Amino acid sequence: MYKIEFKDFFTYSFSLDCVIFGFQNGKIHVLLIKRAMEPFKNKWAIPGDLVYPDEDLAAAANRILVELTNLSMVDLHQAETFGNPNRHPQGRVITSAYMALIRIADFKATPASWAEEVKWQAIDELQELAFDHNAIIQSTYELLKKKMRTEPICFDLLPERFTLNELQCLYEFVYTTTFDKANFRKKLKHIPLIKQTEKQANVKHRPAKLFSFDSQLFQSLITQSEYQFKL
Amino acid sequence: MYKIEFKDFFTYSFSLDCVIFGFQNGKIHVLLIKRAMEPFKNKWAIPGDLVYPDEDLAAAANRILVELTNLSMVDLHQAETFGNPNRHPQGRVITSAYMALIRIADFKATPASWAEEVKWQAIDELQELAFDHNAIIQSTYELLKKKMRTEPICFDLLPERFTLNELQCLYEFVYTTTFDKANFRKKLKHIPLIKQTEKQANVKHRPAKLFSFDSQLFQSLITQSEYQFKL
DNA sequence: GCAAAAGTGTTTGGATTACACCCATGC
DNA sequence: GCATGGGTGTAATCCAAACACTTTTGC
Repeated sequence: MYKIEFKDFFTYSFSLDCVIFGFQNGKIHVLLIKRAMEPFKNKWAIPGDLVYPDEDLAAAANRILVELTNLSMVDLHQAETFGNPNRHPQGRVITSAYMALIRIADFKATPASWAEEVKWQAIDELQELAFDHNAIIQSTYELLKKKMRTEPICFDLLPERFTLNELQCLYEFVYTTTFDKANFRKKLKHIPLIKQTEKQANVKHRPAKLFSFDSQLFQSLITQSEYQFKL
Repeated sequence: MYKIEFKDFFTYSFSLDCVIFGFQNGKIHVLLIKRAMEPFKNKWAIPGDLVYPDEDLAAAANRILVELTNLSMVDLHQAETFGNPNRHPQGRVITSAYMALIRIADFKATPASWAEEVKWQAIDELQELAFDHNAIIQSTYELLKKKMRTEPICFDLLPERFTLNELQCLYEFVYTTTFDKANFRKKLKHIPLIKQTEKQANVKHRPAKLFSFDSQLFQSLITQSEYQFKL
């Protein structure tokens, strides 16, 4: 019935690749590691590795990220799966991308295992990476852009307390456009933000008020009404 | 470095499962097959099978669908990937869902290979299926619902020529709500539709005008302006 | 004429846009 | 005072919801 024997279907491998986004200096960045191992030794890549045969995908994504970069407690979500038969030089390896958005300043990524170095690279300044990792990042970034319109994931990228201008700059970078300040703030009227008492410090202009996202209120809004986040 | 030998990572298998949606009798339906093969022999399932080790994913999804149901030339798109270690009783099989939307009347699904029967089942009347196929359908249906808001995929489900009421009924079923007829049609003002000269026939009330989707105009709209489909 | 569904117009209130203006801080 | 960004108000316009109304067909 099959063109090959049933047992010969069990000759794949399966990996996960973690696309970790952060926001700094006005740009979305991606976490990269330098491979200390063949194939693509000394090339930059996104952190990823093979999944153990008895391991669940979500758990494996977390393990792999910890092992290579010491980033733990990161909220990973599945993105696209890549299965070109030639994408891995050592055999048939299908890979699923997992994505996370983190506050760069709140985490300390350090190289471990076969990761020799770790760095944050601006999404618009990526060099050529190992495997098909450029395509993986591209596809996952498209997903990020889509999600940012309808889900409050922007707050995972900004510091816990942020200014409204920082929020606007993030959206302007992602959508490569500019917004009218007054109108952008009117849209924020519908979004549950907590105004902090403190203000920005050490700026040579009027200090901005700081805000934080009210995720509790957000949760009750979406469960109790047909509230829809939109920006 | 690894807890197992490198070669022991090549003990997985990988499958694809096709979630084919259609629309009839006012309801979204899913194409199911009856398995003539262990495991889950005689159980209903979505069409799916193992991917050959040298086969590309998109091509494999099409091949599998043809082999089991004789449906060819179907436009399949990747959805979620499922990798619970215990989801398949015969080994570690990771699977990616592929989804398609078709006009039921334009295709003739017939069982082949180890598919014993084929049927269209209403999405809200699904029985218990083989493997984790209920979860796969659920997740893929959520994706369909999301996509229908911003992409003109509804026209893949409706007949080539449809009435505006049929379109409205489709959206009302998917969003489990009702719309005001006049207001729904105002929203359609922005969507490139071609008014046909013929009308509905054999109805015992005023016959409705028939429309078709102008995909050419749609293509030029999205490339030339920043047009966004929305319904 | 009547039932049934097709098809359209009007009003109203809320959101979006463009744009102008004032405010607080460092130097 | 002035440069720099923070922060807000207004008017015009567009859009969406609610609702009422007219039209065309079969019987």
